[in-house]
Amino acid sequence: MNFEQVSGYKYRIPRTGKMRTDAVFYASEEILKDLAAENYASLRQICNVATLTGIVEPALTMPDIHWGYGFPIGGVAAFDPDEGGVVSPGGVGFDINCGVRLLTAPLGREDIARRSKELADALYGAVPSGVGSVRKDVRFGRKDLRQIMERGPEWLVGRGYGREEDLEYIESRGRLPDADPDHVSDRAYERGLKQLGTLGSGNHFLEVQYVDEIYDEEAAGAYGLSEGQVTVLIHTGSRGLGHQVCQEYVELFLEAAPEYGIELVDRQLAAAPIESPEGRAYLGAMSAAANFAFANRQLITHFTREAFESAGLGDGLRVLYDLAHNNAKFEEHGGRKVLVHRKGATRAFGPGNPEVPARYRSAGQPVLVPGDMGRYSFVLAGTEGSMRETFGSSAHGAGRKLSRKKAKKAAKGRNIIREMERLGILVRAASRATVDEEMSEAYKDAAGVVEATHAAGIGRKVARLRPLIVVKG
DNA sequence: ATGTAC
Repeated sequence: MNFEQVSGYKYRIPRTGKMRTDAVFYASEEILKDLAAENYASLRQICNVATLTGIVEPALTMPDIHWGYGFPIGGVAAFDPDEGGVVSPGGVGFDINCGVRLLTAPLGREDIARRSKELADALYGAVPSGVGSVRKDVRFGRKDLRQIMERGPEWLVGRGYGREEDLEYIESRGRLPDADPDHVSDRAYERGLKQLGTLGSGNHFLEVQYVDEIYDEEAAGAYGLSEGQVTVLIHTGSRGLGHQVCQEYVELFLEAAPEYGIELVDRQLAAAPIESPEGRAYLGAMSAAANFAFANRQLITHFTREAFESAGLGDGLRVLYDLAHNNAKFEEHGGRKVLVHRKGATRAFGPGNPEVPARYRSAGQPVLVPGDMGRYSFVLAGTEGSMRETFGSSAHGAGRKLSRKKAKKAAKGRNIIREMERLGILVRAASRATVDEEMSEAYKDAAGVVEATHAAGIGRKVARLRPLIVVKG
């Protein structure tokens, strides 16, 4: 792998072979070692992405880069629709609009301590979790689902599931304008109907946390965060609906790509021109699934508020921000409209951007970086650097260190839930196996990703959050 | 991530 160091944490892979642009990646010394240890498999993936038609210089990866389906996780790639630019389901990921929503409570850590078991049980009861989990207390019909896919959380708020002010603090108000439910299959509809308001499995979670350190008082003040304060972090996506959409369009695009003269150096990069019937259909379905995911986090927020109330903790939960980390969106960068794919990468718009809520505008957009369930998560802010260098993007999480299989082996004979409890963290989970796979030591330290992001100037550290209660699939 | 193999 041929690359050169541009600055402390920034590297460039010069264009070679079929690449149409250079690739740029961000890494610390430690991340560089991890990349070498996997024989640069994920860097080769970003070089593959750079071969796709209509890509706008450069193809990028964030500091939490790791191997993914076609595109690497942590990948950012922009395409120009006027230059034959493509859209690729592998550049968005199977869990369309997987993302995180952070809530803040007008409570201190000590307020939770007295009722933590009660709250943990209430939350676990309020938010169905695990593979195939469904909601039985609210029923949505096909017409409702259609509205949800078109309008996102706004529709739910209109039905009493949340507050008008919630919407202002969701990326793009939780409504991607290109959504077209007509391009979502019956099968995807079926899978989505019962899954709105559920968590799912794997790395998805709902955590009650507290703010344990503030790095940037001004930004934290703007976001409404103070030391010791209670927060709730919700990490989930579009469940079976988004998965079904992705699967169907990967298959369609494998057929379509050669018809449009798109050469695929890897089948998992299946793509179609943005301006083609297939490309537009995927954008319609993907945006619909994205709106469903925003709505999913909205409904979970509603039931989280109910759980807090039932545990005698009031109804003061406010949405700090809701941020996608698997999607493709039209944005203006460098004076032209491009389709930015972010796969395991977040939008990170800098100070002054009109897309950032007025209350946060001088600080920059909140960037939420979930860590593992035993350590911590981070709040960052978007910067001028991210706007200049990464199409307004930043890192999205810690990244696995051990495979699921290796994690299970490491957890054998141990009781991870009890170990967590000894650390003062209550765990409620649908499956012991998932908790084993998700234990702290299966993940890289999120602090490493955050340090590299901060040092590279594509995000600014604002606060650190520590878990108190974890609800898992 | 995923009705973890329609």
